[in-house]
Parts: sequence; structure tokens; C-alpha cells
Amino acid sequence: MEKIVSLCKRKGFIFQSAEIYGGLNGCWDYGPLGAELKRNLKEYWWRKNVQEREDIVGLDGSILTHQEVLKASGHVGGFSDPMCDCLLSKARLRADQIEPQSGTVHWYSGASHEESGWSVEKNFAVLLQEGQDENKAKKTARQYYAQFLTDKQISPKKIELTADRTEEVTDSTDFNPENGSLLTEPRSFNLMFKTQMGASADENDPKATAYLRPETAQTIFVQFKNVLDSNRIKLPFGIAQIGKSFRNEINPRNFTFRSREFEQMEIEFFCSGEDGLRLTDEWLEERLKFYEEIGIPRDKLHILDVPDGERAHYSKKTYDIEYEFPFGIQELEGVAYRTDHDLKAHQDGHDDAKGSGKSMEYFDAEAKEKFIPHVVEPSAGCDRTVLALICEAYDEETITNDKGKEETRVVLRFAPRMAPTKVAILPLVKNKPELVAKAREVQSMLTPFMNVFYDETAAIGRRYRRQDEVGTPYCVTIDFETLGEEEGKEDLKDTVTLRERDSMKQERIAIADLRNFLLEKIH
RNA sequence: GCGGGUAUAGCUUAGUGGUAAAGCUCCAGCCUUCCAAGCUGGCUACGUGGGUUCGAUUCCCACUACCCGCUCCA
Repeated sequence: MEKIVSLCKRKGFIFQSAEIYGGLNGCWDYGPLGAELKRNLKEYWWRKNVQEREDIVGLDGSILTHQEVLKASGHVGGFSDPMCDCLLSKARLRADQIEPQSGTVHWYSGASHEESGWSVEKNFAVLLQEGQDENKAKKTARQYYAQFLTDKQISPKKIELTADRTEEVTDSTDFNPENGSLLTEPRSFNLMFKTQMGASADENDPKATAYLRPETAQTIFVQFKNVLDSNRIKLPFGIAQIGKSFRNEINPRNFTFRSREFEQMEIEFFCSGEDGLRLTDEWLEERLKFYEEIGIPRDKLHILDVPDGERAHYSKKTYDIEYEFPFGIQELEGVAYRTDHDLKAHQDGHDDAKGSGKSMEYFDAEAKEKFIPHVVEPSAGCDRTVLALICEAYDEETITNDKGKEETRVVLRFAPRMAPTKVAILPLVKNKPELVAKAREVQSMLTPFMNVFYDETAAIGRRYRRQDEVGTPYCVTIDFETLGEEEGKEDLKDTVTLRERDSMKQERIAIADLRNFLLEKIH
């Protein structure tokens, strides 16, 4: 993984955000090649899912989100569970799920070790249930204070405790039921980014509160009616969206995999309740096919059929599509059958939100019935897929050069349709003006159709390797045959050497055929 | 959030209580007729902030970021 992170920086795929200021936790910037790669992914997704389908339309919603939207969706309130940490075992517990306990609390104010002169002043407490020996409290407290010992050779048993007081409590949730250890104060984790609307808004004015959306999906649900009314479209149909979302991840990790700002590619495919389960399976297949097309083979993907109890309560079926990243098998996309939960919530609300009160019903003219549509949601992580593309493409090859010396060739084997640069145009040498001029000519011929890179510096072999390292699938070399000046090879006039990245094979191709050849490969 | 590790040039590393070395890359020039050739020259670094010290990149503390293992992930 470190090699990949290093290559990404070295070649301009991905940089740490605000690196010159020390970096911004969990944020990343795409450099020139990363930006091309990501565009290629998004454009291909959009083309396949929106432009080439009659039953899906696009949407590009605002990132700033009305607080009522996220109350109705359950993101405000419902998912900001207060958590406590056990001071002893460091286990994290949900405050609302701690079983209340009664008993005697033994408070301590610190501990010391006479021989070494070590001491610590920190409050700690242990809850003893009726019938438990006081020695248990002491043992637990010694274990707690032992973690502050500077000399790990000292046995916890030798620690002197400073007893403070005892206290009787009933139905307390301040202690870990597992070991009686004191817990930290409950802290709430609201994973959404909150902001104030209006330049002069008071920070404390609750009406000014807005959120950066934590998922693109809610925009789609909220605009469901408008899309339906403006597009002469019939169920089943989908609304697709690509866009940024934001979550205050507790622990961003694994390069760009878990970022606080990330891009999603989502479809909400609306249907009747009878079709939900079948469409979920169909979408799973559809999505697997997509990954194959962008160069992520089926055998590197794992399908997790999320079991009962682990799915969201409203979901009747959820598949996670996972990829074998170098740091583990991790989710790329979720395909979830969310029933009519979302539209219903935005229509009627629920216990903690009033909803919009606007009808989300669909009228089926044939069956002459009104109902709230169900929805199947294939939701893909764009940045995660980019990372998967890079991980999958990365390869090191040991090759023996002309001098019999072994060397390593680093090559990114991107599918041509994903590759940031499609073709490099290289004059064989740069000190022959005719070659350079011809190369420039070929470059301008191809530029309107694809991302072309021109390079005339250094030896030809080095230039090939540079292109390998950034995954350019084809190199075109303009040589003396191209000019028709080679004796006995006049028929090679206006042909070039086409060198393929993976095999390093070279073939002759007419300049006139170049465009169509390449377009077919990268489409 | 916890524990462990790391932080020196674009990259990979060396090194020192008296401001630092190398390889590769990159740039310029010369040369070069198909897989990282050669020659010459050049740019660029001790993560941030404190402390100790005459002096800190080096020792100490804090912070930040990244990596690994837990934890978490609507």
C-alpha cells in the first residue's frame, strides 16, 4: 500500500490535502492524472447508467441541505448515539444500551509506588454489586492505575491505592457491566457537518442550521415528485446522481478509502413493492458487469448478502460489493432494497420529524391505483472505486534488459477506457526537426478526440517506461520510416510504431488508421 | 477513541548538539535510429510549535499528519 501511496504522489494522482500546512485529516486532493482518472470513471458511469438507458434520468442536487430533510431521513437525532468508553478495557459502549446497575461505588483519587517514587493522581471508581468482595474493587483499580506506570516491571499488585470514599448507587449507567469500571462521560458523535445559512446568521439560531449532506440519496427522494412531474416518465424508473457527500468519520483510514469528504455515484431506482426484491438481484448483476468493464475482475470482488439484523431496519435486502484492497476486503458499493421507507418518511414523517406533508404517491394509470413507490439503491463510492482501479492496475514486473541486467518495470495496467492519458506521441529523437514536426502533426490530429500526451525528452525507452508508470495504454513513435526516407522502405511512409503497454509489443500502423483504432480501444 | 510506529530534497534512504550526504527522479544543454544509455550543469529537505542549550534537524514536551493493530462506520 505504501508503494501505491508513494506512486500516487510522485506521479500526481493523489496528494494529501493542505500538505504544506501539515495536512488536513481525512481529506485528499486529486492531482492532474487523478482528476483525469476520476473523470473517466464518473463519465463512464453516467454514460452507462443515464445516457444509454431510457429508464434513468440524472440529477445534480445541492450539497447544503435543509435540516428538515435530514430530520425526516433520520440522520439528525437518530444516528448521533452518545458513546462511553470503559476506562479500564477501552471498550466503547452505547450509553443508551448500558444496563443500569446498583451497588457500592469505591472511589479512588490516585495511586503510588513507594519504592520507585512513582505516583499518579486520577479519579477512578469501581462499582461492586451486592455480595462482591472489596478486594475485587482494589484489584480492578490497580489494573487501571497500572497503565500509567512508567516502569512496566512494577507489578500492579505492589501499587498503593489512595482510597477516597464509598457511595451507594441505584440504577447507575456510569459503570461497565462487564468489569465494574468507571466509564467516561457519554459523548455524542454527530457524524454530520453542520453549518449556518446566511452570512449574518447567529451561530445559535437553530433556524439557520443547515447540513452538508451525508449522502446524495436524500436529494433524490426530496426531488422525486419534481422529477416525476417534469419528465413524462413511468415506473419503474431511476434517478441517478454523482456528487460529494460529507461525514465526520471518527477515524479516517486507509488512504482515500475512508475520507471525510467523498463522492458518491448513486441510483435510486423506483418501482412497485412486488418488483423490489427481483430488481435488487438484477441491479447486483448490472453493477458487477460495470466493474468488469472498468477493469476490476469479478474474482477480486466479493458479494456480501447482508444478513438480518445487520441491515438497516427498513431494508429487506442488501448486498455489499467488496473489493480485495491491499489493506483488506472492503466495501465498494451497496445495493439495497429500501422499500418505501424513504418516500414515506418525507411524506408523513415519523416519531421525531414531521415530514413534508406533501404526497409522494405515484398514480399507476393502467392499474388505476395510487401508492408510494419502493426503491432499490445501487450506491457506489467513487473515490473508493478510483482507489480500487489504482490498486488493481498496479504491477511490478521483473524484466531483463539488453545487457542481461534485471530491472523492475512499474506499470499501471488500467483498462484503456479508464486510463488518464490514452496515447503518448513520441518523436524517435528530438534533434531532427522533421520528426518533431510530424509528431506534432499527429498530436494535433488526435487531441480533439482523446487525452494525448507529447514527450520528446530523453531516450525512447525511458519515455516508454514513464508512460507505463502512469498507465498510458499506447505509445506512438514517429520515426524515419514515417518520413518515407528509409531506403527500400518507402512504402512505410506515413506509418508509425504503435507500442502497447502491457505486452510492450510494437506494430506498424498507418497514421490514417490511428484515430479509429484508438477510439475503439478507449470507448 | 485506544495502543504501536514513522516524519530529512519530488521519491527512497544516510547522518550529526555547531544548519546535512547519496542514489533515483526532475529541469537545461550536448548527444542519441525503438524499452529507464552517456557526458556537463542545475533546482530542491531536516512536519509544526514550545522547552533545555551559547547553539537543536539531533535531547525533552506538545501538536499535526500518515502507516499498522483494535474500535467505529446511519
